[in-house]
Amino acid sequence: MAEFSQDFFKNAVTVDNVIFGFDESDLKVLLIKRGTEPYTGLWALPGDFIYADENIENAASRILYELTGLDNVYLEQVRTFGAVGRHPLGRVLTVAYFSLVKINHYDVHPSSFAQTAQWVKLAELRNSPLAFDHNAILDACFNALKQRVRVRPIGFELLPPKFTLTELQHLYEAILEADLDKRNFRKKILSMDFIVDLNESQEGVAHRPARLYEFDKLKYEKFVSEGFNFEL
Amino acid sequence: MAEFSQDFFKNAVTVDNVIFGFDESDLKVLLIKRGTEPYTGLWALPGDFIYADENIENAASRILYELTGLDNVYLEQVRTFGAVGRHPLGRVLTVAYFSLVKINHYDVHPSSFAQTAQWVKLAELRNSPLAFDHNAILDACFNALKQRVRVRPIGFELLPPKFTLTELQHLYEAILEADLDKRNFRKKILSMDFIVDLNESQEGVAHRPARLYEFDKLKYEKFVSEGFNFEL
DNA sequence: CTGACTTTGTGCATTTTTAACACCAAGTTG
DNA sequence: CAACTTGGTGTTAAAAATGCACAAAGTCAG
Repeated sequence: MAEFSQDFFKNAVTVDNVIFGFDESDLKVLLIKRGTEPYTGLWALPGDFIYADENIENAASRILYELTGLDNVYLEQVRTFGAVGRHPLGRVLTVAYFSLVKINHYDVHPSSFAQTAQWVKLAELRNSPLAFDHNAILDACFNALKQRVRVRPIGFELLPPKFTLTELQHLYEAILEADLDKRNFRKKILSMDFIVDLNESQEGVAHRPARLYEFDKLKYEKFVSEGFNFEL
Repeated sequence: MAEFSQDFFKNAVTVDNVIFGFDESDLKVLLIKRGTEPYTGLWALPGDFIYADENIENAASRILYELTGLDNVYLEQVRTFGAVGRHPLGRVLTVAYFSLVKINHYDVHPSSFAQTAQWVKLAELRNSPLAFDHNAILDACFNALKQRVRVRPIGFELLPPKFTLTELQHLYEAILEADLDKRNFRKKILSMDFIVDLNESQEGVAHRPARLYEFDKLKYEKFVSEGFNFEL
């Protein structure tokens, strides 16, 4: 093994954040158009260098906050990418995070890194190349989300405070990439006993309005921290 | 966001490797007694700096190889720890891996980093402090293993080529920290159809000898790559 | 104001999976 | 050969998952 030496203190570390949102039955990701070299003009995941006095998770929420103004957001580390040639300007490792936001609440603040930011449907990204190894990072994060959602009820982070069961079902269908049976889905969700019927209805829809629900915050947080089986 | 700058290229990155083995119904971890500052004399996870021209996973297998002489070992990245103060000599982030080895096959090669290496029972580590934040890393890796084992049949990496069903059960009990029903366990394992009855028996035991089994390598690898539900 | 349209909301029967449980068999030892 | 230790086996009851079809609530257009 190598001796401890100053020679090792030559790496840059960034955080890249896959910010998921859900809108009209589609999962979307917030991307930026790069405004600096390298890969200028290409779509990329929002990210930044980690500052010398900054914890990793902190960097991740800072990126999110600077871009969207959102705070207190669900955030999870996925893994670190560090292939030797992945950044043309030196050895740059990146720690990948994903976050889940309510898509209506964002408000994009462009910066030196980001000329433009835009929500892009996940489905549309399958075959379009992103900057760096961001396609691989996106894949890893989407898979992590898919796994997570089976065991923690975090999907809810993507929905507005009041939602219909059909919206919830569409969300799960988008994440799991599978069709779910309406009756079985409702039975299961309601039996889990952390969503509350508000006795309100949708308005302004051209059909029978659906009932609105919200989460029981306490029970929800218990399940988030303890975990439970959420197979659908 | 910050401008790109050479100031960011000042981090060291290490890999720490939680090497799991299984022996006599106990899960064990291969630890080293540190031979250099900081934390000289304390037990620690084997780890090293990542070289400038080296991929992360490569560093992880190099560490394993240098310590044990083992090659081609199951290795999985867990996550990266980088709290600002975690290393007294500067900003050092560490990427945590775990690996699964057959405990008989190792042969420890001490080095400048490791005066001594030793297999320690996981149970004994609950309350003994390791160097750096290695207790937290160990916890994260053990949890990752616990999760993984429910969805991939990787537990087998820890067993010798020929094994009894009781050994296999004890292994799963150690990883899941739960007691399993003997009959249900056997039914389930055998129905999965990737272990083969060798029609041989244990020898030299002072009781009814157990049958020996091995893996069907092809089916096993299919399940490792595709994943499947391995709930026990 | 009524008929057509769209989406909501609900129950039951069947199959599958899981969980609980106890005793005889095989070999070793003194 | 009796005592000891661990190995090996099947059934049943309960719970969970699956599959499936139709009436109800509201909007809209003529």
